[in-house]
Amino acid sequence: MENFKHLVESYDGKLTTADRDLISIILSEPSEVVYLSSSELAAKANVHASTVVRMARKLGFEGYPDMRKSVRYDVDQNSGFANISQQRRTSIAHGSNLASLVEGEMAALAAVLNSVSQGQIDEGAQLLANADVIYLVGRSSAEPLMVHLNRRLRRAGLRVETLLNLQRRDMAERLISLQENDVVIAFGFQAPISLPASFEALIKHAQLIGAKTINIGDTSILTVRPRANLTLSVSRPDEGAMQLRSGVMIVCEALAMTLANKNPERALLGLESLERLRSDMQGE
Amino acid sequence: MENFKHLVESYDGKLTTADRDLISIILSEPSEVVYLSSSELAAKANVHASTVVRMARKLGFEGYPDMRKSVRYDVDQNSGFANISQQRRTSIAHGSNLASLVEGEMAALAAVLNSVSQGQIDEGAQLLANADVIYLVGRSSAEPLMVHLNRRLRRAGLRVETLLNLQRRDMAERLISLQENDVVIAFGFQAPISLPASFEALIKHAQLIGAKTINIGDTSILTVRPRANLTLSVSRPDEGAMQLRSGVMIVCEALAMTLANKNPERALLGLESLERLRSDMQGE
DNA sequence: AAATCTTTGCAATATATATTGCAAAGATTT
DNA sequence: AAATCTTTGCAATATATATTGCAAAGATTT
Repeated sequence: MENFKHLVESYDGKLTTADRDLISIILSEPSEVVYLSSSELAAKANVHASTVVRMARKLGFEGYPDMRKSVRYDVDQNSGFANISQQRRTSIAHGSNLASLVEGEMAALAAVLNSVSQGQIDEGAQLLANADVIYLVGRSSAEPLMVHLNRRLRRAGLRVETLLNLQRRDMAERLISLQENDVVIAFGFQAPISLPASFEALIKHAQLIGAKTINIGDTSILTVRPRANLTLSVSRPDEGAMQLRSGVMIVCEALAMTLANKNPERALLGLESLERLRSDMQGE
Repeated sequence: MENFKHLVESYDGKLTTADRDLISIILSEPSEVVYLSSSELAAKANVHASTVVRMARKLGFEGYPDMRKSVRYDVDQNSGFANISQQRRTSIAHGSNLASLVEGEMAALAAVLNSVSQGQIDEGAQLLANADVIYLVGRSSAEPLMVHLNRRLRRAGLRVETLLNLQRRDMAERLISLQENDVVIAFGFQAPISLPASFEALIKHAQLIGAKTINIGDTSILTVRPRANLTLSVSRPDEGAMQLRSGVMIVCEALAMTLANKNPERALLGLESLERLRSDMQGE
């Protein structure tokens, strides 16, 4: 099984960028590739057909059709969804962590749609679109989320400040600069430690200034008072020991995507200045 | 669905014996037929290739390849996986970002089990269990993953160093301290910028020292040479513009969980000293 | 900077596949 | 049985696909 992938892994000659691109396409959508001719595959990878043939030979195949045959074999092996769910069941029976994690996260993702509506996402995106500076506030368990959202928002051309794990005193110091047109996004989770220090004081302060607030997290944030302008609470089906926040992550992503669609010029600007900066710094 | 069968049923012209033989083969083993040329199919039915072409035209297709395309479509529809992505496509058409994101990530998670085995996870956990210091290396798109894994490993009582976004020179500086019993985990993704600077040099260096290396990422890391001791490559069904790394995240989590199970004393120690530290610092 | 090696696209060629006219064999009608 | 129609294979042709030599561009070494 998985002949082709195996073959690539164990191949120890040189592979060019074009080869890698091709391999990546073959591995990521093999079930498309099985129907493609050499030149069609080449087009998909923005590469010349001859490169396709040469790669096939490099990997030890007789030619392109031979390689495609091998991919077909792999795909036929893996297809038939009986196979998949059978695989899943057996690996769960085996006590496999990976399979049960996957299962759990899939359930969690499915549950997201019951917790958060597209309407709420739109609302959040609108708040962010109007924002001057966006503050992300949270404790360390929210750090991966904050890192990701920070990145996405900056790419959309927005100014973002991250306030991670701050004590009351330091947080106050960082928030003096908060202004009317800013937005505060505060992340809150129940276990093991709940909300960022002075979560409620934070929201009160923001409201006083006239800044908007968004709370994102699990069900524990539903009880925060005063209420934020928008509360995006994701409930988990198992609420267990899981540390992954896939559900919340996906909510953040949806916010960022909706925002980008809303404001394509600004996003483009952000990307352009990123590119310019990048090349400028390369030049040095 | 079942376009071809339908078409045949509703066809009211004359069909010869040869036609019927052909149709019977197509309907009884369509998943074979999708790969056959006209003459191969002809041979299977003990018929001449020209008959195949004529039948295709009779049924209203432009020619043999056109008919085969239709059969392919039917087969792809029925193959289970397609069902999921079709569902996804419709919800994208609906314009709901959140719902389509959720569908996409669920498909990505399901695909993880085809990319990575629990055996590989166990192997990785064993490497980590024996490690003295663990180095996490990656570029900024991997930062959320690194942040998360860092946290989890520290909680399991391990020493972790994070090398984010470093240039060759700085990375070299940080890696002088690399020793024989250490492990380097390097994250690599294709787009938009591929691998961390000097990815390959890094692995070479580690091997020289005798340290172990683990590569985690998408299919682009399969082609890295020299090979790491363990390569955990997660392929995505769509490989699209998605920035979320749920699949890879879950692999990291599985590593951490398996490790914690393997080494419960150490993990406990880690948690205890965390608690002690925490209360000590509260006291101040 | 010059020399060498590597990679890649182009264009020519080779091979495979699909299509069609024609004629022969078989079926059907008169 | 003769005439006509239908079906099919063969062989010629058209089209699509795969492969390869060659040269240019780029990367690497000297």
